[in-house]
Amino acid sequence: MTDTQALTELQLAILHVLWECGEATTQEVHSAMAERGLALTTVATLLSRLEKRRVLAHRKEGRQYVYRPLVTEKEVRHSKVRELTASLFQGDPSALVRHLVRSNELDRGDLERMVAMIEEAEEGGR
Amino acid sequence: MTDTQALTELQLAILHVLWECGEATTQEVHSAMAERGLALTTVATLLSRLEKRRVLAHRKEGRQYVYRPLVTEKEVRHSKVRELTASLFQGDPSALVRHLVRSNELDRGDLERMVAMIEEAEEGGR
DNA sequence: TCGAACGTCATACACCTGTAGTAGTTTGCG
DNA sequence: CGCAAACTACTACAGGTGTATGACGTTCGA
Repeated sequence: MTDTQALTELQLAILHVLWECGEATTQEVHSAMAERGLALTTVATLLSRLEKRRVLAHRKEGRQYVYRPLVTEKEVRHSKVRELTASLFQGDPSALVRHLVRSNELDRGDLERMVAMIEEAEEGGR
Repeated sequence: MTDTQALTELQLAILHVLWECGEATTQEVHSAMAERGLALTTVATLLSRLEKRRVLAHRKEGRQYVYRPLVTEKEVRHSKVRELTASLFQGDPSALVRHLVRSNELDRGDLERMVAMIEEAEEGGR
């Protein structure tokens, strides 16, 4: 089971690097996450664990490993959003939107763009 | 640190029972989650761990414990949504909405209700 | 009043995560 | 050719989760 939704924040941070770069060596991932202050070996451990879980794969280039993601950001977004919707919004995505709209975290511009998106979806949705 | 967002699916399931009932005994929680087939003692363990983390509290009623939640569903929703937004949508809640709108998980009625909500928010938001 | 039933607590254990040190391998440079 | 540097693999450990057993205390019925 790939169980995409069981990815932690840290694991996602690694995936983000890979999604951005397409692929990256351990060192590259490490320095891309420099702000976290993890040891290089820690990053290496995390990468190999993710590979074991089939979230990543690597090829060897010279003496180093080049990792690439096996899951897309879109897939992870879907399963994470679905998980959240299921666990806290009775499985109703529109309840999540309602939460957002009422949370005061969206400014006027956001709201207007959303209306535009929705209208577009209504058209496009045929 | 209460760290509300670190609640797992199972822990949330327990909280749901408590949110619905207001408060509940170990047995009540257990039978409300009967579909999971957990042993009663397992539920008891989970409850006491959550209490240790200050997510729940209990009082004694006769020989049994009556648990009640110390966090509201609203609080948990907020922190979980915020966490998701931060980790997969660059911290931009409207990107999450965009995802939802484009995910084909909302039907026409949902979309229309959303527009209504948004317009209301625009007014109410002053 | 005494034991059975009920209920909680302590304990246990396997597995995952976050974190990292160390050992072992490869390789390029002098 | 040999060594230091660069890398990865192995190992470790504490803390959390999921799961459950067994010990211990309480209480109700006979």
